[in-house]
Amino acid sequence: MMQESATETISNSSMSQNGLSTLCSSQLEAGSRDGRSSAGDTSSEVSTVELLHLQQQQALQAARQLLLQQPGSGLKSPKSQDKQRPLQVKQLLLRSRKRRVCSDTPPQQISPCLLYVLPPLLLIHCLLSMPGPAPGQAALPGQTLPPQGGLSPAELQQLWKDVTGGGGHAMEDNGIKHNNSTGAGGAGASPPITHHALANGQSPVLNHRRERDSLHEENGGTHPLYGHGVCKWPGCESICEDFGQFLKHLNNEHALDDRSTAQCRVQMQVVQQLEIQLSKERERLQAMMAHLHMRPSEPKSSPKPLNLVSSVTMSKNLPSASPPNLPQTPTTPTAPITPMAAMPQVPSVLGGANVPSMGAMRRRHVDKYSMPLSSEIAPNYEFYKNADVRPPFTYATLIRQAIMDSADMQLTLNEIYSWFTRTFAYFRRNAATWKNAVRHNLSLHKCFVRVENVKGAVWTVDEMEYQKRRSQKITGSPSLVKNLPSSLGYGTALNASLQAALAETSLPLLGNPGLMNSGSSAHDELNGTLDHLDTNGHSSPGYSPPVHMPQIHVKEEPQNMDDEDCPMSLVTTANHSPELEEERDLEEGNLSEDLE
DNA sequence: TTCCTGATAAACACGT
DNA sequence: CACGTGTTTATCAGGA
Repeated sequence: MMQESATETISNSSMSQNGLSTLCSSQLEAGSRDGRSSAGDTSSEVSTVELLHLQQQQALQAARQLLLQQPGSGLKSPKSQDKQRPLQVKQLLLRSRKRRVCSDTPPQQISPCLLYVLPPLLLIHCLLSMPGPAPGQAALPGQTLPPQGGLSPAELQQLWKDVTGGGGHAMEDNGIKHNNSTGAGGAGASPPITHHALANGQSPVLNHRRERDSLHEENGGTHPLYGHGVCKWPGCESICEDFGQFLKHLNNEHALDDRSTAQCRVQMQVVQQLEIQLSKERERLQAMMAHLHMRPSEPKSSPKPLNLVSSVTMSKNLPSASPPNLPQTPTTPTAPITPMAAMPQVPSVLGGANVPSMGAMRRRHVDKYSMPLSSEIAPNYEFYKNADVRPPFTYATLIRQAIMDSADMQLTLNEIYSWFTRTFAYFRRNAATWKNAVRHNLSLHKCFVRVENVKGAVWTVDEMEYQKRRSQKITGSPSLVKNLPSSLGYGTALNASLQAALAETSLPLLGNPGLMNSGSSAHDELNGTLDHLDTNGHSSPGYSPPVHMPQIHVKEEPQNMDDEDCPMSLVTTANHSPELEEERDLEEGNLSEDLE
């Protein structure tokens, strides 16, 4: 369900505006005022509120009656395309995990009145738009009506959001009022994400409904909660051989009761958070893009390659090294940060059972987004530490992080193991598997250099190599990389790469609150995605250490070592232009080949 | 469809 | 011999 909702939200994001929004907006405002002056409302306001409240009550009652009359309409969530589900869901899930949904936005100043005022409208709207099980019957859109009548399911949430235009507020209100789970608070800026219902708009609603109905009939039974012969009600998964059976099951097992209501609430929260997250990320992306595009023309207010510097600076997860000028700003400046607490919820809500098995899938995403580690881990440290959830990072990234986290930027294999188990609950099992993977990665990637130490061998990170690798990955198109060198002024180059990175990484990391909050590990984060940029061009004042500057005896890849002789300090980093990287690459390649 | 990348599994070598 | 470490190869899956 959640996925579906999210999917729809996205797909319909383009269409939102509708008359209701205006109406609700005004109401919302009224409500807000009311809320602020809770006790001392003007009589007029009060009366309005009361009236609305009354209307709501009536609407709710009517809706409930309808619902009860039609058991089969237990949870009619908007139709959704199951097909798209997997992919989008994965992405959404991943993102939701990544950036904790910003719940920083306070539960809002929306007055409680609004909660009562809007729901009715939504309900009515929903009723109209819902493709009820039976054309003539009014099915409740999103879900069963909560006993209290105030709670609305994800669907309603969406509608609410859309209608109010401030999505988050309404959502939160609901959550607060009925749920307590204020997990996602970032409602603040909810973009034009709209819900299917909204998309329908007023008149379209009816049409839509008809379409749905007809479609429904044609398909002989389709339901958002039914697919592949299985009931998709969260946590259910009962097998229903046919649609009829499913309907029966739905009516029997997921009727309007406390349990279903509670489940709806949970789902609602999930959807809410995902939507909020999506909204924020979208806004952030726009802001970033706008910012980056302008940068070239902008006076060199901050000549430094934005994030680069900061990221570099932060490296070494020095707690004190809070990003001075995290230019990433564009990425996260205003973005509210979601409380960690919310994070764990997502996985659990989504179904912890799935989490562990998400390995392969997540893997992809992780890579894709190049999630920066530190920033990601830091904020969710406890989560990863205790939850048996596979971290969304590649082994290489994790290994690097482990090494970077060490005092002297070097760890023995065993220490790396320890870091893994210490940091991630997930790695406390299947040791054989992941340890093998760790060793495999250490050997496979050039970025990991084995250094002979007094007491044995330790592994260090060849940051340049790592960045190179990353840049290649992020940049995606070699062309971009090639172009970079041409323009040594990293200004543009960086912009280009940044944009590419952004495009590819889809800013998950950028938006990562970790950067903002946890100055400590943010470094990696940056390193993660933008890191390559950091090292690449740019000055990274403060960049500590080059990870790999073995003062020790390097057994492997001496050539690299030589190159790296100079720590990745400013000099190194400065020189470490893409161009150099390329050269280095070539050299390395040749050398390697030669050696081999 | 092809290519790339990452995860996983497994075999093997070497040192303790 | 057992175990840990390190290297290498093969296979699979997901994404571009």
